[in-house]
Amino acid sequence: MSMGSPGCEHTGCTAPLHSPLYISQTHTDTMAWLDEADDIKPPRSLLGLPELSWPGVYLPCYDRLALEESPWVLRMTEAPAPAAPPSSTPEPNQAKPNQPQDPPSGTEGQVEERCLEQVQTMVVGEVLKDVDTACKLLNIAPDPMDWSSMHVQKWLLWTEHLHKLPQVSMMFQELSGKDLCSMTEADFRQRSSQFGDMLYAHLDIWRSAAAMKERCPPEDSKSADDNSWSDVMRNYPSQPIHLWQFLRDLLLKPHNYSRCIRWLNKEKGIFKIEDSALVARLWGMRKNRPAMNYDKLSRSIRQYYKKGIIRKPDVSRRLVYQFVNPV
DNA sequence: TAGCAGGAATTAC
DNA sequence: GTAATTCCTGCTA
Repeated sequence: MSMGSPGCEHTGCTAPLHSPLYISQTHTDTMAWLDEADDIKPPRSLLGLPELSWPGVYLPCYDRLALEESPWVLRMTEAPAPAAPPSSTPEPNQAKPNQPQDPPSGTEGQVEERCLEQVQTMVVGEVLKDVDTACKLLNIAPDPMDWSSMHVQKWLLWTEHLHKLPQVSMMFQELSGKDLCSMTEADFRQRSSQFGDMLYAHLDIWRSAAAMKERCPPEDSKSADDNSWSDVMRNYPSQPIHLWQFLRDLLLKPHNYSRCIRWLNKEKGIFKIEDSALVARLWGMRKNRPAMNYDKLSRSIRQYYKKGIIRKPDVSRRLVYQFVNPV
């Protein structure tokens, strides 16, 4: 990753590559994500774009955040550049939709701008939701300034896991959230020359999200996948959490956690643990049980058999369980 | 070998 | 008291 990159040559935006929110033209992985993300994806037709050529919208979901060598970057927290220069003789009601080679008319430009704004809003919402989920799962405050050194370690371990980083948390021991926030990017790079900038960027995301939450609290943070059975999850981070709730929370965030746990049949509540070690480690992090493993976690799941919360499906398969009362 | 099932004791809240 | 953890034996794919 080249941290000294000037930013977007197309838009002239000079935002650094690690800006919390940015658009990438080439992020094919995100394209796949967008194809899957039916719950937040605006219709491509609404954006006036052909199928599969939506300008790459980078959503910083925590297992998708990857920094690129030379992405087309646009800082989303800043006003996007106009899609096209305004027409010298604007005729908003006389658009010619059958001439695709023409530059967009004023109306089309406004529509595109509105669409971009919608995408921005959507992206920011996703960031807030992802941060919120991580807070729940880690039992930490959303604002890094409030973190103790243990919270910092949790966050670092979490980030290591989600981005498959080597152990970087060792480099940041004994640091509180305030310490972390007072560090410059250079300080981060000094502690981890290879991943310091990436961690700094992640911290920046969290700080931005905390600031955004402070500015516009939180009635719109109700996500589309919220529902009655997740109400009990809303009182984080101070509330204890049951294992079944934790699993369900992971399942309700397939964009982030599908590589470790996913629904096989959501209607029937059947799910599969794809990465037992990772799920166990996440659970251990959440409960401050560093010795947690899948053997112990699965024993806890089996305790649910008697309680009628989780059971094995009728056709029993390894690592597959079923909520007795699905959504 | 990893996962599954369940007993029993212990721990944390 | 409850939920979860820890440790265990034995079984299965």
